[in-house]
Amino acid sequence: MSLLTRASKVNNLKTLQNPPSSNSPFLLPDPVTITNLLLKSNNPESLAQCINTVSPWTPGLVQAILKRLWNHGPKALQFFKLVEDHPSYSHSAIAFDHAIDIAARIRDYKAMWTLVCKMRSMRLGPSPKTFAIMMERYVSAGKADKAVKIFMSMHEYGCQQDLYSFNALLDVLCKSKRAEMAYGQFKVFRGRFRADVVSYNIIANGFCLKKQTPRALEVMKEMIERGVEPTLTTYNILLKGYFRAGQINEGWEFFLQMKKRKLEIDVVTYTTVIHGFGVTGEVEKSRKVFDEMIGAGVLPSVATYTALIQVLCKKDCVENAIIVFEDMLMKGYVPNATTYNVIIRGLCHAEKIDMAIEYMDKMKDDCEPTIQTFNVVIRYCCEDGKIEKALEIFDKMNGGSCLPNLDTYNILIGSMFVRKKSDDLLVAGKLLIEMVGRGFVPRRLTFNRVLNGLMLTGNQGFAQEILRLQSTCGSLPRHFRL
DNA sequence: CTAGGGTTAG
Repeated sequence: MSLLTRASKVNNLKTLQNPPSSNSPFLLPDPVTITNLLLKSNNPESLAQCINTVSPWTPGLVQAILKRLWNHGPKALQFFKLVEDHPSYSHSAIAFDHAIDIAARIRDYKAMWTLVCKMRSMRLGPSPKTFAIMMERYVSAGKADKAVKIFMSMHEYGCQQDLYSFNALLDVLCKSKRAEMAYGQFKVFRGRFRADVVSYNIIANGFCLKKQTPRALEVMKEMIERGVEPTLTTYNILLKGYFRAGQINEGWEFFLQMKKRKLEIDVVTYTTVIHGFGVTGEVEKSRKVFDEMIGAGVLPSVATYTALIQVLCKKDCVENAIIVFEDMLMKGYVPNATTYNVIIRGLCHAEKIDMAIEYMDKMKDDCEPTIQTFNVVIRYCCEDGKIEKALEIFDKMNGGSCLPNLDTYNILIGSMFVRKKSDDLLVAGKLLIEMVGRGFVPRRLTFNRVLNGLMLTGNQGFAQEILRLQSTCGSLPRHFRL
């Protein structure tokens, strides 16, 4: 029985008879179905067969599948390599960028550079965007120097260094809390790349992220001295910086100054203040500012509502948060995944897990549940002792909108020790094997806990298998995040 | 994927 006919029996796939250029039935190009088939294909032959079953392959389809395989790097790269042999398809620059991102994420830098070379030989890049991706990955792997180095060598790959890519470098450094390093680069190259208001804003935000508001203020002074006029974005960055650093009074004063100077306060400004006050417990002030913005004729956004809802969840009660949620629906807003995640987290926190799961179902009408949705619900199920329920939700992720990530595995494996059941440890071992197969590198602690557990429950054979697995990825960095 | 607001636990 062919892969397709077997699969169509199982999954009730839609098939077409007599397609234009083939005499076998082929799949309608639906990314969800194809991704699920790819996930089930455990050897190169069935994978290739699965790819040949689809027609036509388009750049959009390949991108959608790569996105779905985001948390299964090895499979994504395997797919990327096989689909390029398909006669009627040729990779787009965007697909290359995705694949490069994925290779870097699982720290397969050799594969990453191979892709860069291939991309170049096909004259599809690498583009400044490609470099931004690689710089971000190097920085998040703790290799900031390497990121600077590849920025410096961009031109050797036929990619022009310009203000855009320079700002991208600064941003990547700042977002990883390396504001000082970014500022160093900035001082050296600001003349050469003609640093603009965006460059200054990135640096100011970098200091704000490190809660160094005085430094951010200095950057703002410096830009004025050099004839670069701050924008509303600059002020919003500083405002957020004060709240983030816990300088509530300074934040409020800064907000008053902004109004006094007749800056056109926008929805971002208000949202910053609503959130800033709320998280310190000043719920009434939050609500007041919310009313004030409406009075001032500034329309709240979904983010504004989400901020207020989160504040109520954390500092008031989830019931009041739901009232605001309903109010936002009535006004015609469509909540997005962040809004739902905030409500779902609030419900979980109030130990209303069944209701949280109801909201997760309701969410599907407006947007897809995200990895955060699953992780929150799974985490609280586990904490509540509902481990079967957690595993049931976990199972639904394969074939759903997103695959489990490192956090998901850590949460589940961690909860396999609480019941002191031998079977749970077998599940933990199975999860460990699965996560390694998907390109994640478990911490040494995780390995040790599972190994000890298996030994204690008399599963020496399985423990040996896990030990062999550990040795295959022992040389890799121990901490692998996002 | 050149800048600002809303998701992460103890």
